Amino acid sequence: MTDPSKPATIYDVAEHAGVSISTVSNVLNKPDRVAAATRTRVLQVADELGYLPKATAIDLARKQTGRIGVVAPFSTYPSYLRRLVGVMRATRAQPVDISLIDQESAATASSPLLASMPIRGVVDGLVVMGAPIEASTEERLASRGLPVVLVDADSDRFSVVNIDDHGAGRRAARYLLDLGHRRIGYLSEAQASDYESQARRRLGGFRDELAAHPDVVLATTQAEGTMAAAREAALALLDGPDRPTAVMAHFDDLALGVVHAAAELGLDVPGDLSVLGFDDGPAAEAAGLSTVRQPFEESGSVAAGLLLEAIGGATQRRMTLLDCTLVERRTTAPPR
Amino acid sequence: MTDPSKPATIYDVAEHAGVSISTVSNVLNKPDRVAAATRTRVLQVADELGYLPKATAIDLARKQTGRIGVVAPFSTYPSYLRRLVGVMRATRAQPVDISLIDQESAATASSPLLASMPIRGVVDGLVVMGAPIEASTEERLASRGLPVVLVDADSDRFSVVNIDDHGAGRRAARYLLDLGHRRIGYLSEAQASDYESQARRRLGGFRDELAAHPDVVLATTQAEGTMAAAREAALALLDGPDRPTAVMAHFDDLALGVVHAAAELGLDVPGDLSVLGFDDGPAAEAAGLSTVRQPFEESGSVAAGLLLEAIGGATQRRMTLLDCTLVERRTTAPPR
DNA sequence: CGGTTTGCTGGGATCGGTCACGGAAAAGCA
DNA sequence: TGCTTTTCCGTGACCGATCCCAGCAAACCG
Repeated sequence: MTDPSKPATIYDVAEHAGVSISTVSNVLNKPDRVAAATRTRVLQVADELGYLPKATAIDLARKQTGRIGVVAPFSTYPSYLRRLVGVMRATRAQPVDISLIDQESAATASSPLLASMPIRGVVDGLVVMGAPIEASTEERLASRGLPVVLVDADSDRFSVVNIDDHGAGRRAARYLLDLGHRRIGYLSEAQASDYESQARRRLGGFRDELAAHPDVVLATTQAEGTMAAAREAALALLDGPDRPTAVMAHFDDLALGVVHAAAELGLDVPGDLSVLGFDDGPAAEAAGLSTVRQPFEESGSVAAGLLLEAIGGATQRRMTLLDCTLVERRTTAPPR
Repeated sequence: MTDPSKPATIYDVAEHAGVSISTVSNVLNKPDRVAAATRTRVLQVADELGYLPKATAIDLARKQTGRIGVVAPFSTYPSYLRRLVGVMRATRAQPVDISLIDQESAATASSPLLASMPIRGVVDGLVVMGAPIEASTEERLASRGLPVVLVDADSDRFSVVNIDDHGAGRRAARYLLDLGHRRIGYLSEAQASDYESQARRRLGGFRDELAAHPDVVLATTQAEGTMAAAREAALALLDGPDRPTAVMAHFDDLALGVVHAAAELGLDVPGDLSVLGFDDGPAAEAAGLSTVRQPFEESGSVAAGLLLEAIGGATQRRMTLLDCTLVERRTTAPPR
């Protein structure tokens, strides 16, 4: 009835139910303001007509969008997709849409962010991941009063969620020490400008823990961020009289490169060489790599939670640090 | 000037520029309808005021949302995240937002889909991935005239984008045959109800290709969808006098289980046993697994492209079949 | 039984734009 | 100069809700 295949509006419902549109609106939003009889009648008419409130109209009237934006270099770094899953989980219960904004690279953060925001206006808040956000951008965002939560980045005006890289570094070092290793290598990523501070903190923690053991020898080296480059670098690192008995790499793929290098040199892993990765991505599990697990999903859900609170009016800025856990697989063991 | 920290509206711009709001609107939307002088003046005022058209208002007035929804079991099957990346790529150039709708499982498709749509109304179109969409849902969607593109699913009213599983099965079989294998195993996933037809097609293609070689022996078996279960199943499959010299698994993780089983049995891979996976996920690369690569990202971008066309008015339904390619790594070789 | 309280409902302004139309000014032409 | 065309711009009707506020009737009170 009365279905010219046009979606029903609140007016249609009101008319069919013999009430005014505000009553229909109330039924939907403040049910207790409406008499039970009217309510059921309206409700019934509503679903007879297949009425669905138009989100666009609601948003306009309420001056909000019911949408949060998630900005990250998704297509460049797949790990952000895992964080995104966390965001989805955290918002599942709420009537909140997630709007994606892909960034080519964290390095080019400012311009896409500024450029794309204007295009399709408005969100209620933003989760910005992996972007060393530019001061001017920060300024703009803040001046609009837009709630923003940063993940994997620092800021002194927005809430941030970070991995405890320093602590993770310490933990990894402690683990290797506890196994009995005393000659230890560390392979970091060269030119990871986007994540410089992150890498520095991780290595810093690693160093700090080792510092307690003056007898320990640490050899550090760098490689481009590919497995092949890591292999090369590891080949050099492992070639020599006092080669390390354990190597930690800045992330899983690099560690896998080390594993390959070891195989090439005829070293048994973990017998002759322990290898420890970082991230616990899918590759780590497949390869049986011992590694440090970053709570990717959790960082997403925590950030989303903070953002939701901020949108809800919370003004208290918060800095969250998330712990990493060690995952022991088949590439680490006491030195022989 | 005139900045009570409230975002500027079109009215503010109009007033400051001494024109009417429709002129401002025209400047933005149909610049050639406005005299050059006026245009520049308006434009200048606009950015002095930091004016940004509100997306919500535009959407309401235009009766569209500028948003497409992507429905998939993201948090259950990470491969959908890769497809999502494809969607992002395809829509990057357009002023289109992506709205995420996570589904717990493809199996429970209908209810979340119906349930969540009402909550936050409206999108211009939907990409539904991995959901054997229910007839009634299909009906509802279609009756609203909402453009829908299905990925990894069948339908006789919406456009679909599928992987050519049959062809991929053939190709895999041909590859193993060409290597010289004659006793071949196939490990499929048990109870993959969501993807039954997909799995069937893949195995079907595999069989069809082998059929041309009457001398070939095919042994099929099943396992739950975990690496451990695959290991068990493979143990049984490989235990016996006439064990296969090559095994293909329905996806990478299963194949990895086979690799483990082989190691356990003291079989050399690929010397004694070739193992072929499917998907080419991150695990495959890490483990050096030969596999069949599914064009995940491409399926996403193709689907997004079709959807955009449909939203643009194209009514022609289209069925796309995407090819897989073989990735040769270190787990396949001629039989010894 | 008049006056107050309480509970429900409706009126109407508002959100910030889009767009079809129409009218006035400017330009073209005889 | 008078009339027709163009070119530009403004008027005003939506789009589909939310939500404040006022009106009104029934219930309550003494």
